[in-house]
Amino acid sequence: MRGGKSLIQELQISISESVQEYLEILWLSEEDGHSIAKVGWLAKRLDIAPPSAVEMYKKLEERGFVKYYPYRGIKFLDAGRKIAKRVIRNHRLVELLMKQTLNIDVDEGIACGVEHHLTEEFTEALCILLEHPIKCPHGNLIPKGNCCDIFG
Amino acid sequence: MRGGKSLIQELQISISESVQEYLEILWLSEEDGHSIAKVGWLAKRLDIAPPSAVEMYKKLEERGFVKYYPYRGIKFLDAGRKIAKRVIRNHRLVELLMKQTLNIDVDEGIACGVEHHLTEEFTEALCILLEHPIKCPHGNLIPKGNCCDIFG
DNA sequence: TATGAATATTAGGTTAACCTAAATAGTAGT
DNA sequence: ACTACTATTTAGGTTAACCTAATATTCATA
Repeated sequence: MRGGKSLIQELQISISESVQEYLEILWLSEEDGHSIAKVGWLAKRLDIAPPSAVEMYKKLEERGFVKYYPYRGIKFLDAGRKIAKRVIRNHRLVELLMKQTLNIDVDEGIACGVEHHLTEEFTEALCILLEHPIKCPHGNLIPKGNCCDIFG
Repeated sequence: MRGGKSLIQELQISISESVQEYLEILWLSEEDGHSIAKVGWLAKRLDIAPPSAVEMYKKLEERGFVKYYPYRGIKFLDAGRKIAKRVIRNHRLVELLMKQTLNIDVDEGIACGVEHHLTEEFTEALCILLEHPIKCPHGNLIPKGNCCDIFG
């Protein structure tokens, strides 16, 4: 719609919020210590029926985001992890915006809704405002962005 | 999902982003000086085909958000205007967040994506942070919230 | 006031993202 | 290694939100 967007940003346009959420939950499964994500675990946290999860993760395999091992579980491929990482980063930075900048209780509904709509430019500016935070209000790690690199 | 949400906030859950957008554009038609909104005008700004607009505005009439005059156009009912007002307010406050707090170019895509996901608590905190602004970066009026009343 | 152009509506179809019920595969305990 | 239980997948269906093509209405102007 306007110039100046990165390639990945352009591509994100075709990655639905739904897809982003499925990948985000897969990230949480990894964080929870599972080397392979189980359909049941994912479906429960997505608050959907298992067959819906099966259907979507198969599509995500076709799109090269994950590897699907039938009856065994799902693992990230690099393309999928990259998307999830950005969504998780957005989510947790927005949580901190609420707590730190706006001084309100963290609202998960807002974080989940907003996380899909931020550009890298926005996220970087927010990250700088928040001084490159390490953790979200729940104590989870915030994946680093380009703007954090010199602090790495 | 958690306590403390207002009734209108609870109800908003069943108002899809799509519905919110149709009402938002109707608000813009009013702002543009049209006493009745034409399907063609609305469809163009929604970037959809006219029959899709007809279909949706009929549903919005069933839900009591608008009055539909076939072949003539659409007008707000109070319930619909109230929703549109909140969405517009969210949109324009988010624009100012970008310009004023984050010091980045205003990104319409972000404003359009985020505007549907904010609670009144969030919006009020943002409005206070921005010192109850009168206008968005484009010079359009920002509808006032409860937090602005003492300044009315 | 008739008529052609513009606008709006109806009819019928598509797709993404869900669902339930039934069938199949894996797993744990004896 | 069998059996009972749990987890996963297949099959088939639904709904919201779009679409195009065809039809109907309104509007502008001769």
